[in-house]
Amino acid sequence: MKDTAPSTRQIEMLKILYGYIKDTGYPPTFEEMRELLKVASNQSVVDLLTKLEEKKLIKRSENSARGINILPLGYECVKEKPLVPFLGVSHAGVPIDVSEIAGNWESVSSDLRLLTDEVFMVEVIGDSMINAGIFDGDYVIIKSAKEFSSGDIVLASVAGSSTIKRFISDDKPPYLYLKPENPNYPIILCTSEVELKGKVIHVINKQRKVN
Amino acid sequence: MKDTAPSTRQIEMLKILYGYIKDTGYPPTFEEMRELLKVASNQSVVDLLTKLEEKKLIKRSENSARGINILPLGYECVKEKPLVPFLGVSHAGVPIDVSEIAGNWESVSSDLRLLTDEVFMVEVIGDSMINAGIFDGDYVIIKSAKEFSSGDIVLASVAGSSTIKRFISDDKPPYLYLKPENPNYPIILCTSEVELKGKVIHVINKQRKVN
DNA sequence: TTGCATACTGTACAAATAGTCGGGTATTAT
DNA sequence: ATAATACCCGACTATTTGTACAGTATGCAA
Repeated sequence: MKDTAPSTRQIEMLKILYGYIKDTGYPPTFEEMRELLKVASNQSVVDLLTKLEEKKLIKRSENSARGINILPLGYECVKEKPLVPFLGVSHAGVPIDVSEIAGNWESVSSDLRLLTDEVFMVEVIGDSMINAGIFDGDYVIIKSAKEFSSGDIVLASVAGSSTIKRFISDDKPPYLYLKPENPNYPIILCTSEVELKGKVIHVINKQRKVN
Repeated sequence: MKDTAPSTRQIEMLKILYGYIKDTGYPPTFEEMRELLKVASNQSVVDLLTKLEEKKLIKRSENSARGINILPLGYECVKEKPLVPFLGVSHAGVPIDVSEIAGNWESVSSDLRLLTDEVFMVEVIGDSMINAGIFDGDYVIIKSAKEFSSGDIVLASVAGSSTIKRFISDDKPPYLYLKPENPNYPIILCTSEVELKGKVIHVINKQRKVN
């Protein structure tokens, strides 16, 4: 069997290789690998390297000191986890509960990606903001906030479901409300059921063809 | 004289070193250097390496096969021009010129509109950060910042062109530098020509097929 | 001249390093 | 049981590789 998944020991070896190269700038010798693996025999190293090479994780140059290269497939095996979690991955200390938003969002958005604990991205569904240049299928980047100014485009939780609207604070009735940027939609009064989650700081327009 | 400027031959040697490492992933042996230098004797290689080490351009590990490292000062001598920056992020102080970016993005796919001056997105070109999971063609979201921690992945302006690298602040030489996450690229010292613009807070990996 | 640094040739040798040979144990699947 | 596989041991050889010593030649500057 040549192309089966690498064993834990083989992954261990790969990580040793990767770490050594990262630290020193060049690959280790057999002796060094032997010590890092904590084994007594050279042959153990040879065995492991042979397996790794059979599985296309590394490439060796014969009779060449430190003649080892980690192949792209090998890098895949040791790659550290993503820098920032994606959809559905909880993030320590995050003020926004991902699962909650994802759940509440399902009628509006099909995709939510957490960026950091204060910036995230959602896909917009619907045409209530077309006059603000936000279209169905666009991605908007939200920065969570606690204070909002009149005119901000916000992500609001309205009676359990979330929506994108323009926030208006006026000194005459109806005072505080959410205003769609599409005349076909009604305004939403800011009651106790309305909670502002964050501001839209970016819009990424999907490529669209105009028919 | 130890710290005089390196001779043309020494620079030549440095380039040979740099090129070999870039190609193979590890430094050359004496024999290989001897051939690349087109000289007949091992001692010629020794002489050159000794000079380079005296001038702090490289560092050698005694009695170690291929035990050569190019030091930051050495990289300065062989550095090539722009190291895989991106698409049109000129990025003066304030917000990026939106129209300029939008223009460059047209050919890529989406339209980006900048809404604030603190968070923006660019497309990554190049493979200098593959070990951090940032690949050619990916989108990264940057949050502008003024303070940075060691280990942050940053957008830096280097001699006029922008690039994504990991920022390292160390208490031993080379102290402050930018580190690619790809052994084939050299580190970049934080000189007056390097300006840190912001932190990468998210990576959007393009869907890629592995053939 | 003299000294000095650079760059090179040539030979020899010791150390580092890769690789081999002939075993072994434990596990898993057939 | 038998085979296959992963993993290991210890001693050994062959090759690669680094280093040392002894020179030659050139340009440059005091």
